[in-house]
This record gives sequence, C-alpha cells and structure tokens, in this order.
Amino acid sequence: MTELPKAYDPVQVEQRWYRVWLESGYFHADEAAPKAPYSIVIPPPNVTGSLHMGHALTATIQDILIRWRRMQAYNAMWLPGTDHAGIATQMVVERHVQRSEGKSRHDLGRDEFVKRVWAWKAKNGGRITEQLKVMGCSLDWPRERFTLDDGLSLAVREAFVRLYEEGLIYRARRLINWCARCRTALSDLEVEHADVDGSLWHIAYPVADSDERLTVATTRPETMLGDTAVAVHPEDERFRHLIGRRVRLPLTDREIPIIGDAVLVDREFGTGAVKVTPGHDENDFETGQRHGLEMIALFDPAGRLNENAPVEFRGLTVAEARLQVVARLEAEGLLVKIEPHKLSIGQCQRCETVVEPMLSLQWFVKTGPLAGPAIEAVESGKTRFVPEMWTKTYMHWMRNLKDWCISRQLWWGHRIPAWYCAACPEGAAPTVARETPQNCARCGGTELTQDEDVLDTWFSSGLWPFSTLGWPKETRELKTFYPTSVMETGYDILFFWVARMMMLGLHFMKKVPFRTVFLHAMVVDERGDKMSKVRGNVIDPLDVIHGATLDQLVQAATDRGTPEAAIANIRKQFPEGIPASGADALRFTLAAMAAHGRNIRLALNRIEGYRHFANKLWNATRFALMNFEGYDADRFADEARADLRAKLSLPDRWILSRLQRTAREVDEALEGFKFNDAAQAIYRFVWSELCDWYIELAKPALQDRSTEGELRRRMAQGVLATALETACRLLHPIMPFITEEVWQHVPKRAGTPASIMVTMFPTLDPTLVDEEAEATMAVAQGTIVAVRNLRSEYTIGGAVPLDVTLIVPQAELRARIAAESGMIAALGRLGTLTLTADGEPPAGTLVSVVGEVSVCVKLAGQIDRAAEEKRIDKEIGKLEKSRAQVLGKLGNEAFMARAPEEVVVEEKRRLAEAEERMARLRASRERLARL
RNA sequence: GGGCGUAUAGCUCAGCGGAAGAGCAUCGGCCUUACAAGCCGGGGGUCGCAGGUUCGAACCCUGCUGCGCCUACCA
Repeated sequence: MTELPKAYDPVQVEQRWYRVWLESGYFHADEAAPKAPYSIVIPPPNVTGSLHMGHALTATIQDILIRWRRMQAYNAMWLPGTDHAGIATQMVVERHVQRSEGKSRHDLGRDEFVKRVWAWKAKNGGRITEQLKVMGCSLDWPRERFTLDDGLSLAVREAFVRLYEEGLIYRARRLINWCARCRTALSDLEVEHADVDGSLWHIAYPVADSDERLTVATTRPETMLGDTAVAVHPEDERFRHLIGRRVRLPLTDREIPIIGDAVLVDREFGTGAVKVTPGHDENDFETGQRHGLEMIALFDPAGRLNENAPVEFRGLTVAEARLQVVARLEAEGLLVKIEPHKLSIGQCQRCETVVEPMLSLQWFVKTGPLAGPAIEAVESGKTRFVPEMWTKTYMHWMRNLKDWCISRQLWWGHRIPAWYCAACPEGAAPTVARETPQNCARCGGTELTQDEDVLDTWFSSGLWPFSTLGWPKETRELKTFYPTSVMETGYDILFFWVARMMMLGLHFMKKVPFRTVFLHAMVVDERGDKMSKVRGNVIDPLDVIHGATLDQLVQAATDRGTPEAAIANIRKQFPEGIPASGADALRFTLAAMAAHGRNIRLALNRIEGYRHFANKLWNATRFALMNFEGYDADRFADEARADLRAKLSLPDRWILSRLQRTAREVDEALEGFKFNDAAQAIYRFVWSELCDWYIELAKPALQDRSTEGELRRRMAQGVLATALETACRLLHPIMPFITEEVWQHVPKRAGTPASIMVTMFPTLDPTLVDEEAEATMAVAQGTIVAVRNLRSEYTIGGAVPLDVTLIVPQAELRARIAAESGMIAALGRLGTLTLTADGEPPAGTLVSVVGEVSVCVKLAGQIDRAAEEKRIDKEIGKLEKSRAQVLGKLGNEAFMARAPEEVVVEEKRRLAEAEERMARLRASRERLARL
C-alpha cells in the first residue's frame, strides 16, 4: 500500500492533476453528444488583467456547477474567453507607451498604436487564463474566445448592421457624458456618482433696460458663460412680470431671455430663478428643447473652454474657469452670496475625472423595443434570478431605460461599420454595411471614410452567449448549447452586462441567453471594505494558493508603486505573510462563504481553517490506506450484494446512513445554488462523523487480525473505502485536486473510470438510510460523551480505565446497546461495562442522564462531593427552566386548542423526559449525600 | 429623493414560525501509533430598538436607529 506523506502538500499535488485532466480531454464537451446539455459561458475577464478574488469566486462557483453537472452525466460545457476591455486596456497601453517611449498615442498614430495594443495583449494576454488553470477550472479550452477574434468581430458587425437597418441604432447630436481625460463619450452606466460638499453661488443678472437684478443660484458658476436663458416659475408672483424680458449675461456681451418654465423651476429652491445652460446640463437641454433656446457648447474635448467663451477664459480648464468667473463676478459686485451645498458629481468609472455633459454627435441603441421582451422573459420565468431579490432590481432598471450611447472615441475596439461619403452633404445618412463598401449607398460615390469611433465594449459583450458559439452562423454549437444553462456573475454588472445580454440575446436569437442568472456577492476584506490596492487590503488568490512571505508581499506592492500607507497596512495585516493553502482550500472557503445576499468578508483564518480540513481528509485517507491490507473492492461489492445489513456493524450502518443523508443535502444545496450549505454538509460529514466517530469506532475491527474477525474487518474496510470514496465524489466539485489525489489512492472496483472527474456524482440510496442505526448510535455517543465529560471534570486521563454501569429500562434498546458494549467500552476507555434494567445505580458511582439511559460511572474515592452537587444542581436547574417553559405551554388553553397535534405531543414528551431526568438526578444527589 | 440589503456568541457568518448553531478565537485536559494543520471537554448570545400579528416570533408585519450598496436632473 502506498505510504502517503504525513501532511498534505497542495502545491505539489494540484498542478500535476490539472495537466492530467487537460491532456485526457475531460474538459472538452462534444456538441454532437447525445446527452442533455449544460452550458455556461464565462464572464470574460479583461484580457490583460490578472486574477483577483472576484475572479476566484466566480471561477469557483462556475467550476463547481460544471463539475457537478458533468458528474451527473450532462454534456457540460464551460466556455472560456477574454474581453478586450476598450477603455481599460487602451489606458494601460497608453501609459506604458508614454513611460517607455515618451510618446502619446497621437504621436504614434492610430495604426501604430493599435499594433502596440496587440503586442501588449500577446505579451500579457495569457496571464489570466493561466491563472484560471491554477484555480482548477475545467474550462473547454479549445473553445476559448476573445471579443476581438474574427468570428466575434463578424458577429458585432452583423448585430450593428441589423439593428441599424431595423432603426434600433441611430446617430444623433445629444448631451452625452464626456470624460476629458479619456477623451471619449461614456454610457450613463460608466459614470459613477459621488456626493461631495460643494457650494451654491448666488449670482445677480441685471435685467435689461431696468435697474432690477434677477439673482440665480447655481452649483456650476463657470457654465454661466454658456447660459442662453434664465427660467422662473410661471406662477411665481415675484418674477411674473419679468417673463418675456431679457437679462444682460454678466462677463459677456449677450442678452438672454427670461422664460417661465414649470418643469425646470422649483420655486422653493435657491432664489427661485435658474440659469439655463442647454449645452451642459440635461435638464437645461430639455428646457432648451421646450423653448427653442440656443445651445452653446463651452468646452473642447480636452475639457478646456473653447472659442464660444469670452477671450479671457479661453483655454482654461473647468476648475480654473470656475475660480476666474467667480472672481470676476465678485469684482463686478454681482456675486450675492455663497452657500455650502451638497451635490452629487459624476466621475469617470475608469479614471475618476469629473464627467461633463457635452453636446456631441454619437451613436445610440434605442432600448425601448429591446427592453420589452427582456422584461417579459423574466416575468414569464423563462429566465429566473437567484437570489430572487435581483428580479426587482432588474425590472426597475429595465422599465426606466434610456437609450444607450455605444460610440467611444477610442482606438481599441470594434470600429463602427459606418462610412461617410465625401460627395454627400454634411449630415446625410452614412453607409452602414457588413463588408467594407466601395460605393456610397446613397449616391454611389467612392470617396468613403469609415467612422473613427469604436463600439462600447459592452456591446460586444452583450452578444457573448451566442457570438462565442458561432453566431451569426447557425452552428451545431449554438443548437446544442444555446440558451446557456446558467449565467454566473457578480451583481455589480447586472445592468452593464446581464441586462444587455438579455436584450440582445432575445433580439437576435429569439430565445433567452440563459435560463438562470446566479448573481454572487462581492468579495471584500475582513472589515467589509472593498479590496483595493490603494488601501493595501488586497488578498491575492495566487498568494493564498502558493503562499507568500511578508517580504514578497511588500516587494510586489512596491513594484506596483503602492502608496506607503498601503504598504504599512500590508505589514500590519499579514505580519507572517500568507501561508500556501492551495486552490482547494481557497475554493472551499469561497464556497462556504457564498451565502446568498451577503458580501463575502474574506479572512485569512477562514482559509486556514479549510486548509486544515483538506489536511484532515488527507490524514483520514492515510489511516485508511494503512488499514486496507488484503482489501479487495470487488470482493466487498460481491459480499455486499447479499444480506448486507447482517454483515455490517452498527457504526458501519450508521456511517453509510449518514453518508446518504449527506449526499442528499449536498445535491439539494447545489440545486439551489447554496454553495455554503453544500460545503457545510460535506465538512460536517468528513470531520464530525467520518473522522471523529466512524474511524475511531472502526479501529477495533480494522486492527483485529484474527481469523474470526476477518469478515468484520473486510466489512469495515469496505465501508471505510466506500465512505471515503463517496465523500470524495461529493466534495470533488468544490475541491477538485485533493479529492482526485485521495480518490486515486482508495482501492476501487475494477472498471472504475481513470479519474474522479468522470465518475458519477453520488445520489441518495434509500436502502442505506438506517433510522434504527442512527438512533442506537445516538445513545452510544451520548454515553461516551457523558463518560468523557466526567473524565474532564475530574481530570482523569484516558489512561485510567473506568467502570461503568448503564441502566437501560427499555429491553429492546438494552439489547441493541449490549450488542455495542465493546465499541462503547473502547471509545469511553472503560474497564468494565455492565448493563442492567434495574433503576438503582450501584454504590460509589456518579450518574449522568442520557435520554432514557442512566450512565453510572464508578469513581470511588475520587468523588468531589461539592463539585458533583454543583454539577447536578446546574443540570437540574436547566431542566427546571425547561419544565416551567413546557408547563406554561401545556397549561395554555389556546396552545392546546390551536397548536398542531404533533407539537403538543412533542411538548408532552419533553415534559415527561425533563421530569424523569430530574427525578433520576435528584436520586443521584441524595445518594451523594449518603456517600 | 427613491429602492434594495443587512443588524444573531469576542470575530466572520449559518439558521428565517415550533426548546439558539458552525468555524475561528478563548479557557481547561491530553504527545491516545491517521492527523498538534490534531484529540477530548468547557465557558460565552434578553438573536439592533419599539410596537404588532400568532397558541407560539431570531424568523412574519409596522415604525425607528446604525451600517452597506444601487439608483436619481432638484439648479
């Protein structure tokens, strides 16, 4: 029999198995296989990114689902891939080029820059996929996709052209969110709102041809340069007379109208008069539409004031302009006052630059017609959300959708397939086509220029569930694996991604892209804070897997240019570094903590606990292997076929029964995406049942080398092997590596598959559920615990054998216990064990009450009477309380009348039990007094 | 402003209508030949606060408070 190392070394084991699985082709699903399909497409991580805890979580959950379904004989396919991540990647490469060559992307030019990005991708693109392999992910690698692959680019063009032809994509001049740093438009979702302390400036505008002044209040004084009206409420008596007149706009030589607008103006707020800047504010824009106001764009793409501003302000940034404008107003005596005011500002999700609403010509997706079916699909249950609470959030968002700005002024991405004709007039419809056109669709002109912009990355991501399977071609893959079974991702991209896949999937495929959406929580640090490199509270999954010393952590952080404070925090948080725990322990931790509706506060000590769990399983296996001499799995299987129950001992029957229940619990938990329940059930079985009890109970049988003990020994070997092997299969989806390693060592029947990965997932075998064995075991365990308890209280070491008498009034139970006296004596380290029916405890014994059984432990000469009285009194006290509680219920007429029968029966049973136990304890106490 | 989540043992979290649980931490005892990354035992909670529904509430309802997140154009 193989000798295993004393401690489990995950690092050594894990990578070896991944290679074996990969080379054996176990990860690959055949689209033509005649099995029920089960498919997941991975949420594609950024191609140039590296694995963080969020990825580790999503990867773990998806791999659990896929491995589990694969073991249930589904045609399980998990499609890997990466996303080109337009803005993020372009920014990274821009910074890199700037640092290494001192050039901007404009210095390089578009073609050259895009080449650099591809080079960057070639160099850094494989990292995250390699890291997914370290996690043990059973991804179908030959199906790997990248959003800028030819096939997927084709899909993007097809989708764009079709939507355009259907009138669902249009080009329009609108107010969009503009990031001056990224120099691109952003969708509403890419703007993050933050509450800040700002000011409300009250500015006096002189009314034309009058001495009156109209004071407006604004949080953005610099935009006054672009005002084209001042609005008051049409029914506001204070200002009514001014409507239709004009004010002189300070700092400019313009006069603008005073208008009445009930929509824009809240009489109670500020001064009751609002400056209107249609070029730079959404509400003002709409007001401008209503009143036919002029729109002035004040800023250039770099966020500086342009030629529409008075000369003295041109070229200033927004912040500079604000200072200057305020200073000038003050100098002119037009600044009435400044009030502190809280407001919310929009920032670019990527670079935190304040986003400006800017008037700009962009491409949009008309979302209304797409949202309808996406709502209906969820209402009708074609797609369901788990946890269910997300349904509401999804619906709310879907019902309040605005059109989606999809053009980005970037170079990295799918270029918009629209061409403009030099011969056509400005503003004429462009030629939108799948193939690069030679002629203008409108006039046949040949001088065509393609639109400079690229599409929002989420546009291509929205096609992911079908573009990856070959769409627009009608492939076998699509037929087999679409709709996918589950979309598993973080709730933070519910709108960005899930919602858009729903809309686009339904539109192009006429079927939902996935049947279930499982949204997992965010991984945060121990204190509930978001993990961030700036804070220095990041736990890197790879450090957890492979281990890292404090020096390594600090070094890595320093290399990344981490701030001092964060490095100090790293030292504080990981004084000992991070021990190597292996991917299994990390996966188990994430699964165990993935309770619905709660963020995952990841703490190192939890991971450590589950690393210990892996070690526990490992050592249980070591023990088993040391005791498998002469064991033959086929022979056991044959013997087990006939009259199994008679051949098995109580512990055998008990552990097999518990195993069945565990199998059911795990399966049910996984069906409900309750990964924490699955983890807990298997943890409890392996540690608290198999290791703590069964192995100890089986030792006598396993170590009995006599001829008469042979059958028992073979049976114990078989049961232990079965329990271990089955537990491994139950645990395999969560901890793939150690279960494979262990499973390989356990003797199995001939013809068993070569890898645990391709075995069947355990199912409940009702014939092995044994209520009687569980009940008898409960008494035996109670007895043993009672003896241990006394030992502990009297500090009697295990080396001292104790003599015990069990009083078991009930004959049938007595017989069953008697049959197990050897086992009880062994675990309780008893000298003699006597069973009687008689109610009187022997002299010189202390009595513990375990259900109907009195456990009498002989402790002559060692009894500490005072301590013992205290113990008994405490016990009686508890029972008194319980009795009073139960009596209260039973004495309550309403309870008796309305509570269900079984509850009443249960309460009566409790009362009887409490009274009976108290009687025995009181007797015991009296005897103590006589001692 | 609206919405959602959450509040349970020192810490991190299960439980979500019928006698309060786990892991870690803590305390006491064990080198018992699978495992000291271990074994055995103990202590520790008026389940955020206030009402209500119910025979019965940690669990359902209402209000309040704290924390977190999403969303929104209040200048």
